[in-house]
Amino acid sequence: MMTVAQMSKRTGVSVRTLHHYDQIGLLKPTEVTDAGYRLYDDTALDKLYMILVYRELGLSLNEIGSILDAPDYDRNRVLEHQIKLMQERVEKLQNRISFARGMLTLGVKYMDFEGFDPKKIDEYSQQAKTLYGKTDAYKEFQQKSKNRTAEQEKDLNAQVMDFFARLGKMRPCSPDSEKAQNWAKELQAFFTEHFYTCTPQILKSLAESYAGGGSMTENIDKA
Amino acid sequence: MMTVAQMSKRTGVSVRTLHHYDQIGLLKPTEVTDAGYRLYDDTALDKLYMILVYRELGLSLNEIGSILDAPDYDRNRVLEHQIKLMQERVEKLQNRISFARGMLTLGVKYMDFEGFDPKKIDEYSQQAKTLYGKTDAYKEFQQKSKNRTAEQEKDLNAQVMDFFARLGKMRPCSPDSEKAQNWAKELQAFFTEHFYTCTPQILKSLAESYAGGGSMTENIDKA
DNA sequence: TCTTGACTCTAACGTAACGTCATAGTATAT
DNA sequence: ATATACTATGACGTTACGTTAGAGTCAAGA
Repeated sequence: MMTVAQMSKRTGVSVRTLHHYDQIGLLKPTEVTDAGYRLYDDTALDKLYMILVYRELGLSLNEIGSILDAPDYDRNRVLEHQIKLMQERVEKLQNRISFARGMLTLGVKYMDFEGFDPKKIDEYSQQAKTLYGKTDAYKEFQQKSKNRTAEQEKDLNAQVMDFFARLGKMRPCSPDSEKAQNWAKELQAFFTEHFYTCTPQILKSLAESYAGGGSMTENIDKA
Repeated sequence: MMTVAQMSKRTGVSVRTLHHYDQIGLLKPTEVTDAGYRLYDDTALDKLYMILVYRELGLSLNEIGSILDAPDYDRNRVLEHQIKLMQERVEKLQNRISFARGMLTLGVKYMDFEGFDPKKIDEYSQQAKTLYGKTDAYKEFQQKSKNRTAEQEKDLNAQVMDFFARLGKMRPCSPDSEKAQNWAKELQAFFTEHFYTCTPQILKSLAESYAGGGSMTENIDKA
């Protein structure tokens, strides 16, 4: 027979958690002393391990209770369902990771809504909508993101860095120069291919973030 | 100027959420009528989109508030941090998925703690501990799980099915026959290679789950 | 103008799984 | 007997809203 502290040490769960599991009836102590102390035997310890296993799989305590209470419960079904859920979560997370990388790559200023002309806000809103799955553009973005591996991601990042490097070298050039115009077009094509539909606004923000709102901004914007 | 319902329709968030964001000061309405109605302009709509974007990335409303309040906040750092967090979550989830697949593959009976001899509970507990990351065996399991792709997973499953099929064909054989012994050894080696250290208990449970506690159980257990 | 329906407000409890005190009784070693 | 360590029971805090409940507001038709 073990006390709460001993159970806690063996399993790593807190004493409070044991109290909680007792309260909700998930894991009752084997015995309770006259003083009200909870005592657990090895069977209880074992059950606790089971609880932890299922908890680890993302099941709620309620669900765990159901499983453990009903021996005939279809555990395989539960597991398969849980696997599907976790796979969905993985996909969502991976999409978000790609998205966050996109934000990083595009430069954070692009997110700065204060920088936009009031007249363009609506257009920007359209774009923002794409960010959480309502328009075709986002689906497009998702599709492209999905097919990328970690290595491709690295490559992609390197390419973007390269673009910035080229922009840096172009500084002495005239904004309307052919080089600059080509650069802008190339960049746009690049983003269209790898992220999602590229609007002039993204380009503008991108430029702002790099040039710090310098004189190039307007010209690139025009481009 | 839009009412709460209009904002709700445009963005997909609930009216209650708008109330909430107002309460916690995350997104105050642009204006409030004499009757107390909340009115939002396009700037507010825009800000809401920003909130949703960050929320999508898994940031807490508190963090989002900090980011939006402080224009000089290091957004890149936040994003990078968030990406790391999400990547860790993905890894954890993938480990859990592998683990759940293992549970499925090994057969659920293996999880049935009631089926164990009280004397073996301690040993089983040791094994259970491995399930949530405290012993070397689990690390081993993790390592092996990591290096598997989805296709390899399929293959693995097929192989296990094959094992079961062979077991089915062996039924007429004597339990102590060479064939049966070989089968058991092979199976053990297989699991050791692909899952984690294979204890006789797992084998026993496995056998029980397949043979339904028939006469083969003991012999395979001995093996 | 009155009513009706659609819309809005605030207030407040509920959720999941505990963490974190606060207060008080209990067991053990000295 | 006392100090120290352990335990118990509340009960509020957390996150991001959902969900009633009761009541005031707005626009339109009779």
